[in-house]
Amino acid sequence: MGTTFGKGCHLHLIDGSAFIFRAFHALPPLTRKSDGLPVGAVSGFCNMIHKYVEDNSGPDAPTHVAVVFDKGSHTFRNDLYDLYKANRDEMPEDLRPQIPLTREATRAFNIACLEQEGFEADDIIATLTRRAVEAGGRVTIISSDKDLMQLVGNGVEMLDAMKGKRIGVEEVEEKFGVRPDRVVDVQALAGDSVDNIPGAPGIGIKTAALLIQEFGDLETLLDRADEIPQPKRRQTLIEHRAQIELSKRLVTLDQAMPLEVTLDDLEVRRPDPASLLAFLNQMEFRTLTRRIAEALGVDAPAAADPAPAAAEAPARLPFTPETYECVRDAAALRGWIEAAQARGWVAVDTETTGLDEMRCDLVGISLAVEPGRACYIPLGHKTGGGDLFGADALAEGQMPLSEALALLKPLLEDPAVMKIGQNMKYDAKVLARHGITVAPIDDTMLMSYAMHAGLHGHGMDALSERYLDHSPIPIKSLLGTGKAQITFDRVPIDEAVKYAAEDADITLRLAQLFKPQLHRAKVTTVYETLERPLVAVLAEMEMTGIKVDRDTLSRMSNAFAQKMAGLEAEIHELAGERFNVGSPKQLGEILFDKMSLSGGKKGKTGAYGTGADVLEDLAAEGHDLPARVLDWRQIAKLKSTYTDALQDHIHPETGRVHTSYVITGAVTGRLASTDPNLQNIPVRSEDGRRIREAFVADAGKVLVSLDYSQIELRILAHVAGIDALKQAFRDGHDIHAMTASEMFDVPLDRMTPEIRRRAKAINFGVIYGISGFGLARQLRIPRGEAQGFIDRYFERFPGIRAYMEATVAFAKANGYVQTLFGRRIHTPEIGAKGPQAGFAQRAAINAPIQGTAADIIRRAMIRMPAALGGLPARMLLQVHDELVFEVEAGAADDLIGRVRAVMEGAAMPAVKLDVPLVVDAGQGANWAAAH
DNA sequence: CTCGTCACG
DNA sequence: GACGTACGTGACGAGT
Repeated sequence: MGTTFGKGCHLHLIDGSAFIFRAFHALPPLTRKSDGLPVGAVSGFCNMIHKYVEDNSGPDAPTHVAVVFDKGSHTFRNDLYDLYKANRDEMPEDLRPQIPLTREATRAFNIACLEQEGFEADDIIATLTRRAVEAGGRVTIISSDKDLMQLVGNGVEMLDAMKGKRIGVEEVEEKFGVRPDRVVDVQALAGDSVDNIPGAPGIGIKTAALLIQEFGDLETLLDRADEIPQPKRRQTLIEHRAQIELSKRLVTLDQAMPLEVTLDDLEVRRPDPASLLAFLNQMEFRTLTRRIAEALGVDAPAAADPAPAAAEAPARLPFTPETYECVRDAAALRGWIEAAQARGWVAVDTETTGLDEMRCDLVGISLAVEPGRACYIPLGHKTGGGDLFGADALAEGQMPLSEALALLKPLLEDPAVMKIGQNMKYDAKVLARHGITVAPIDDTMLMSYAMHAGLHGHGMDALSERYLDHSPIPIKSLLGTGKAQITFDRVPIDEAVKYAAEDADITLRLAQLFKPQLHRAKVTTVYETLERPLVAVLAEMEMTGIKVDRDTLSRMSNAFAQKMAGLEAEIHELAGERFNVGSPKQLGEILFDKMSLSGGKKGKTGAYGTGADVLEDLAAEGHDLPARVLDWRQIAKLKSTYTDALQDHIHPETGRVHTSYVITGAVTGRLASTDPNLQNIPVRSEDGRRIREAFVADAGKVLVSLDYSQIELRILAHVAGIDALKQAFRDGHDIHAMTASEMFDVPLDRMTPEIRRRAKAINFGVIYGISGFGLARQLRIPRGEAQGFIDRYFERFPGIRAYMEATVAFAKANGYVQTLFGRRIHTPEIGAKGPQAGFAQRAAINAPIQGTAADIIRRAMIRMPAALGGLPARMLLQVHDELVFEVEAGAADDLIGRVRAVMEGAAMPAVKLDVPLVVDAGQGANWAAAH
């Protein structure tokens, strides 16, 4: 370990995706015996990797190796050309669940496993190839893909593993008729029907090669196209110049993409027999397990139990806290790191002094490599006493923090070792502050969310009790509660070991239980594409934060305080006595007992209702006091929740506010924002909206806000199949006016705002699972009239009622509903009797619509880092259908173009909507101006 | 710690 | 025939 890549080194880059597809198509469908999981491609993949290892252990063995995969189907090329690879079929259903298993297989062989969202495997290969050549090494690319041939030469060659044929400069020239460095020119002209590269119509490889030979390169050819003798050819090149140039950009591989991994990380490592055989055994590959055991010179393990028993086995192993190890020096830590590296996975948990990742300090790290085998590394525990200033000394027997992190960094960043956590976003952020980028990751909280949304929460204690039948040590037993509560750095180390190591142990056991269940629950794709990749994206946004101007907030607070004092005096005057205006109880007594106003209704707790709707009715009757209270309440809300509280959230060092998004916060797939909640900053009232002026861009930058227009109604039109709505969206019509026109037989040119307002309320009501009562209250009309509107709506759009009924029936039959992307939301209350029944049905109707919208913006966010590559821009906030960015002023328009393309295309290619998605954009010095 | 209230999509 | 209802969140102050 530890040699630097350079002269004499030989890097092998394996085109992993090509291996998978070849294995999938060449082999008959094969399923795992115990549970029917399709594993044919995994089996073929393992065979090919094994054969590769056998064939390459001789004198010319590589010193460095990596298997490179495609990730996702959207890359920067789709932003250049939306039809790029558009004629590709969706991945076969049987292959999909095998994709993550091939990653695991690669790690089981102890080979680095690389992939990156937004880039193709070919770009990663190109980038590493260039780096290796620049460092003076040789490269062999194990692939026969012609798109990689542009890289050949200069110590780089390709190897067709199936045919055992080497592809050097000569072979490339034979195929393309030009030297490798001009291959992209030929490809740009000839195009490619497989990848849907347009090229120049009527020109194939032969003609293209002739032209490039004659003119030297593509740019010269295009500049001097008028010299081409053949009139047809000449005309084609001149006419299609832009298309040809685009084609060249599409076929040219990115040799300088951002890539965290370094060549040194790819050094060849011997596989750990135990973990490799464990993986093969878990896949139930009998022959291969035996063959590889022989090759490694060890005994094959006993054949695996049927999967369900195997999956439950780790849960049954008892917890033995006394066997957890306390790691106090580098030698011991190295042992744990090697154990993790040999297995290809490790569960990780960090202990800190608080819950705010941006402010707390790291106190220790725990690791688990097997059920029951875990350790805790104390790093920041303090001695009890404390000096006069409360600054305690570090407790004895701890490694220096910097030394431990220096040892752990390569493991935590090793692409071949899976880091397993419970809510990894937290640990990733803590470690990021120490310069460590944790990857790749698995997250038990997100696995549970993908499988169990709507059934129960996803906190570790709940999961442990429910799935491992084990109650973890409560944190309160260590920290105490209330005023006497201490921070984790004050916990004695021997107590901390039991608690912290147990957390890592539980996390590992949960992962081993959940991972194989994802497929059976049919949510592997949801977990892999909508949950897990979001962790890094959100961590980055949260750490970036948004700048908030304290002076603006402070001035507003003062103004609000004055206004409130004035209103309070008026209210006391009107009431004839002093009372706490902020107390609903006291207010209710004043209004309905003392003043005997009408409409006093007591709720289930026996208190009068004094909500805004009640006070508005009273105010409309001409009563001044409730009107003043409404004004007071609005200001009190703005002051306490926003202008006051937000100031406390400004980070002392960054001057910015760092919210925290909860990925599992809403059952539908929406995010939740906490500490502070930046998803409910006022916008509807004029006074409230001014609070957004305090959210500002840094000097020289602007804030850009982009939001989906009517995304939920568009999804409704699609899922319910309402032709009239779909057509209206395609034509860009005013959807509420069009609904009003259909319902009330009013031609569009005679539409009034009032009729449109009613139709708008109905459209929203439909999304929520409409009821006559709800609509009546919203529109303040009699219930019978509201019911009449709803009946008419369903007459005009019978598909909507059919959709609603079908959704409820599906929920009753299956116990869940799902989004267009396969996210499942469980509906355990759907069969309930009584008033809960209505709740559950409306929630079931709403969930697929709200959830599909949530999935779409998640997909957009996950693609954003790649789409933004190179731009001086950062994504700051998500507000359900809106994304907020901060960008150098000069690049705002470029940013809007790119982000809009990603957002509008975010459903593709997994789902092709019948309606267009439309994104509105704004920019300005602050959030109010950008919205 | 629960409730009522109100901010957002 | 009566129930009581629009869907999804988080934070605050009051009052237990």
